[in-house]
Amino acid sequence: MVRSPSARLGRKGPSNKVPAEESPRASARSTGSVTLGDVAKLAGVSPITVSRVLNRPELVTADTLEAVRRAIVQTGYVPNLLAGGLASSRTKLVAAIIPTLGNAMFIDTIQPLNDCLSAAGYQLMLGLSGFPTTCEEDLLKAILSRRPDAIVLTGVNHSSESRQRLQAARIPVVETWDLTEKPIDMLVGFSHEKIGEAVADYLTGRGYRRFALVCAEDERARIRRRSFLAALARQGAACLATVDVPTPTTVRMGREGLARLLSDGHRPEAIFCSSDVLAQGVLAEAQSRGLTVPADLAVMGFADLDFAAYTFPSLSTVHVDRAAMGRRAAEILLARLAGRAVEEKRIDIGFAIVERAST
Amino acid sequence: MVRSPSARLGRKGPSNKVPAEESPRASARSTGSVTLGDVAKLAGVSPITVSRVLNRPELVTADTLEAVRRAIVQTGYVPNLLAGGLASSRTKLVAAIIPTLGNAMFIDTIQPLNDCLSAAGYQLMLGLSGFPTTCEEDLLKAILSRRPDAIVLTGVNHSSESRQRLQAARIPVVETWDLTEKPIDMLVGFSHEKIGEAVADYLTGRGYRRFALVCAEDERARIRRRSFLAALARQGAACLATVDVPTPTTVRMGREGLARLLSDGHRPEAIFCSSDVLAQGVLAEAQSRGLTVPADLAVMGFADLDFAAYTFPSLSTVHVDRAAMGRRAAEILLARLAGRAVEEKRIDIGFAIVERAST
DNA sequence: ATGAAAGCGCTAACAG
DNA sequence: CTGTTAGCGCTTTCAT
Repeated sequence: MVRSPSARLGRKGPSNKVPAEESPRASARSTGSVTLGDVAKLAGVSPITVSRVLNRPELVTADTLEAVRRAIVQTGYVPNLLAGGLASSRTKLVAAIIPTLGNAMFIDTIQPLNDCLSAAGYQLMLGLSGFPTTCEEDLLKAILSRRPDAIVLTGVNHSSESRQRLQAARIPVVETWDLTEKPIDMLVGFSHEKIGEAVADYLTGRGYRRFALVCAEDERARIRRRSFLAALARQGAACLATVDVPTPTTVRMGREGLARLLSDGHRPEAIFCSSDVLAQGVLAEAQSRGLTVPADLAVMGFADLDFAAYTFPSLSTVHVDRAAMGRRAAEILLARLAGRAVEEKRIDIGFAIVERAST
Repeated sequence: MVRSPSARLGRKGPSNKVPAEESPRASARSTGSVTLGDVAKLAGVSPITVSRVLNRPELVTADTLEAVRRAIVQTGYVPNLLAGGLASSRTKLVAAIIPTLGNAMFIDTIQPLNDCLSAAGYQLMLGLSGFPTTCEEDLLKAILSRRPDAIVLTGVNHSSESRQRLQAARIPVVETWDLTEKPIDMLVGFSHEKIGEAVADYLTGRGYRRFALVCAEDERARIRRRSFLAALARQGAACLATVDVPTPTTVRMGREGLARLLSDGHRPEAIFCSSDVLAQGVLAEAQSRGLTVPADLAVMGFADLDFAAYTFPSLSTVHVDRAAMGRRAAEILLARLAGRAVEEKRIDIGFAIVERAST
């Protein structure tokens, strides 16, 4: 191969846009797309130098850098991260598993997670566990087969098989949206148990005595309910009834929930809903029936979703800083991936009861 | 390598759970995880046979199948799709680009898309284009570097550079959420222009003459607005004012939008909002001011989001079957990927104006 | 600062 | 039906 300065620096040839069709086709299996080697040839350097330009430019002379970059643009080269990942065992991929996209709660965590990761050069790959077609087990297998550099999970209850797979993968793991004594690795969450208790204390403290629940069939919602009921019992207050609704929850389910409670003859003073979405439905139904909130009926939601605060101002709710959860998860993950020591790898982001009923 | 029947079929050895640490470490670069080769050794077959068991089991004897599967379980083998994809040029990955996760509209399309694809053995990789950190250009590069087998786009306006990259990738492309005369490849969408027109006709037909808009700074929302205004002009009706709001839109912005219109002294009879989220805010604000909808003020939304129908029953909206869009996109994509001929590769899913104001 | 050689883990293509 | 051979495109390691 000629290495005259002109070729090396790629200074001329207004028309050598694409590497000339190499004589007898290099390989019968080639995919047709531009490779490192093609760029290298055009720039008059070896493939490894092109690799360095892309990954460790500080190790390369300014001249070479320039020439290679020009060749990259000329050829329209797009690196093949499959090959790169295979060779280096680093994919720049982080996977996150959430139950569904249908619930704004999880998305509020995923957005900042994605933001932080992509700012650091990582790509987020989402897996949805709430589908009948793919059980969590298979989903994890599918994800691990792409060899992500790290993985973010929703919740802390995983099958022992899943835990084994995760351990075997030897990558950083962050569990979110809950707390546990025995995390797989890192953890950013809050206590659902304490929330149930706090809500019970809050409502009984305001004088309410007759309660009802509208609760999603969700693991964590169930924890909140259990501790809520336990605390109520301690206070001598009564839970008249519970309406269970499937996930993902909708506003409609909330409406129907209140309708059912009332038609069943219950007259609760306050209703604790397992999410703001359900609470929204309860409020809509209350309004359509001419009930005043919170005078006739107090409503407590969960999550503090943005839309809820601006639709019915009479909704009190449990605020959880979901965005912070995503950010902090990204932080500790990135620290670990960068080889930095992670000071605090078990984070409780807490919660707060937000009073809006007085508005 | 010994190939006694017992070894070959892997029938014994209760304790040979993990391939015995091979004498001098096979390679200094091994990543430590179980490979096809490890499974092959345990099962007493060649690596390619294990590959067949995984990908074309119909080509393998029942006995061999059995033995290999046992070995796979024993070793906890997880295939490396980086290697597989590199070797076969098929990654079983489909990428989709949407503006944001913050808008339920797009998610309603993505959910069924993901569902269909994963049922067919493909994994969906999401890219968010609405971020300041990654412009659409870079996002596309990042995505293509993972060599997806196909790609789904939101919208039909892409930079010429993007179009070139997509063309160069030589993979199936589906554009969604809009129509165009010159799609890159396949297309599933609906006409925003016709929607604006239809809404204008609908509202003027009901006798409204004084209008206002609350419109997101979104390309497609702008198209709807333009044709809406044009149609109004033809009818001799007046648009008093437009409130522009940034994306992603929130209920709050809708509230503030109506507040602004009123405080500016406008008294529209009907407001056309660029999404149900904004409409929700307008309705909430109207209610808090004691305005009756639609008697005092008619409100038209867009998208027909599920929560909107059950919160304020007085919202009329433009229904778009977003789920069908996702499903059909998956259909034509999968057909193409399976090598089947795609009969209808340009699909208009239409829309419908939903009257709910009378409830 | 740059290059040559070797191989990451898998599958295509061809034998047998 | 199963195995052998030869890469896929990149990065690591070690020379120079």
